[in-house]
Amino acid sequence: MNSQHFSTKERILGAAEQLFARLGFAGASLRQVTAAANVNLAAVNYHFGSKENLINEVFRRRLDELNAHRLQALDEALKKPESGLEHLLGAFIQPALDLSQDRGGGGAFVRVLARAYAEHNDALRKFLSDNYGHVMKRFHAAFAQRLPDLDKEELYWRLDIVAGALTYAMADFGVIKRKTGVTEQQHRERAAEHLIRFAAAGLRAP
Amino acid sequence: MNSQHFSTKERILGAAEQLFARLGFAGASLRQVTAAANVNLAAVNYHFGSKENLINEVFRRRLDELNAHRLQALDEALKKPESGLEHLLGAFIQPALDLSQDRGGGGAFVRVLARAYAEHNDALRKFLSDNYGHVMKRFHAAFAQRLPDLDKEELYWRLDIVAGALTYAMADFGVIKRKTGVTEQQHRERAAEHLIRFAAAGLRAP
DNA sequence: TCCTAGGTAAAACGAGCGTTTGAATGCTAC
DNA sequence: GTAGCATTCAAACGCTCGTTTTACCTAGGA
Repeated sequence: MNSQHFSTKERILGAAEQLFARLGFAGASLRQVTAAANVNLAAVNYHFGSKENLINEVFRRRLDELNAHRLQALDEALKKPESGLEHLLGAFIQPALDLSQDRGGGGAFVRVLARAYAEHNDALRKFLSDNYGHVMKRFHAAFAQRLPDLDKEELYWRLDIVAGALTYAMADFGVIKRKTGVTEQQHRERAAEHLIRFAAAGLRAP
Repeated sequence: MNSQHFSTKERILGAAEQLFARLGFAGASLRQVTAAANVNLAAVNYHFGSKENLINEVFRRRLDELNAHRLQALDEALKKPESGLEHLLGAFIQPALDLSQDRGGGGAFVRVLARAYAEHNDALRKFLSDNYGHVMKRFHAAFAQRLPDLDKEELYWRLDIVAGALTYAMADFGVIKRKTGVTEQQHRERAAEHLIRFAAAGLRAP
């Protein structure tokens, strides 16, 4: 069992991620979370202070690593001067794809992310903006450089559409049923290709 | 006040829509809803039977009309044989745009729709599929006819991406701050143009 | 060995939840 | 007028919520 190998904090974070993905932040109770994590109810408030803080930490645990990978992939893409939109989109999507495939419930996290997108929760938005806004700024600048003919407002619009499409599509990976004989991993990689092709064409639209 | 002109049922539906958009289905309580609607708490269970049923009725009230308009617009688009992807996309988007602009809180409803999209609530999905699945089927067929070179799987993927992008973008209309001197209506119409252009390019991607 | 600090445990707190009840209303038809 | 029905109302139901309290356990340093 998880109980043996992971600390109480880690088990709470893992269980919270799963339940937030399935039931939402308001819909999942701390009693459900602590029962799934096999820890005492009071452990959440002891280790995290409050439910809202737990929610933030669920994001921080994944996003620190995810956004580091994204920036790293962006840097590599920018080194090669011949790299096009597809490479920038890949630098954004591929780390999320890797995360969603890894052991330990990364797949649940992308669904949590989609929920956060749909929620217009101000506290959560501020937390995300404060901690990860700089990543979006860097991608925005990179796209602006590759799409010099697009005026700022148009680029803003299109990137917003792209972000929404990506977030939704990532969260829905499990829903579009894959053909038999296609592994989960092949399915996800194919999804990423489709996403990138679609988004690149949309960004290049006249 | 609303209290004068609308029935108890209508006031409950309106208040529920607003609060579901802001707080989510689990996050908004019947006490908040009935207080905002200026009706007695028990009125919800009297008129709707349960909270879950109220949620369904919030959808039905808007979607009956919205999807009727969409099918009507689709029929008109299909009459003109020279109509392209943009017209089909317009038939899908414009009615939603009109709804989001109307008096009486249609703007809140598109955000409720985005929440429903992010929720993978099985009961809600079944309700939507049962009641409005035929609309999506008709649009799917229309797109398939205009994109004969795309194989079925690829079209499936792309329409899924389009639906996600549209849903999120519609819900986010209020978030992208508009330039000064641009009316709310102009802002939304411009948004629809951007969406259609982006989606059409994405669908046509090689 | 005792002490201490960090962690866990069970139990309870008050508040709010969805739902139900039963009496009080208002309205329509006779 | 009054009977009958639909609606509204205040109150309460049992339950679950996030949080707090208090006691207990168990290393590790003095």
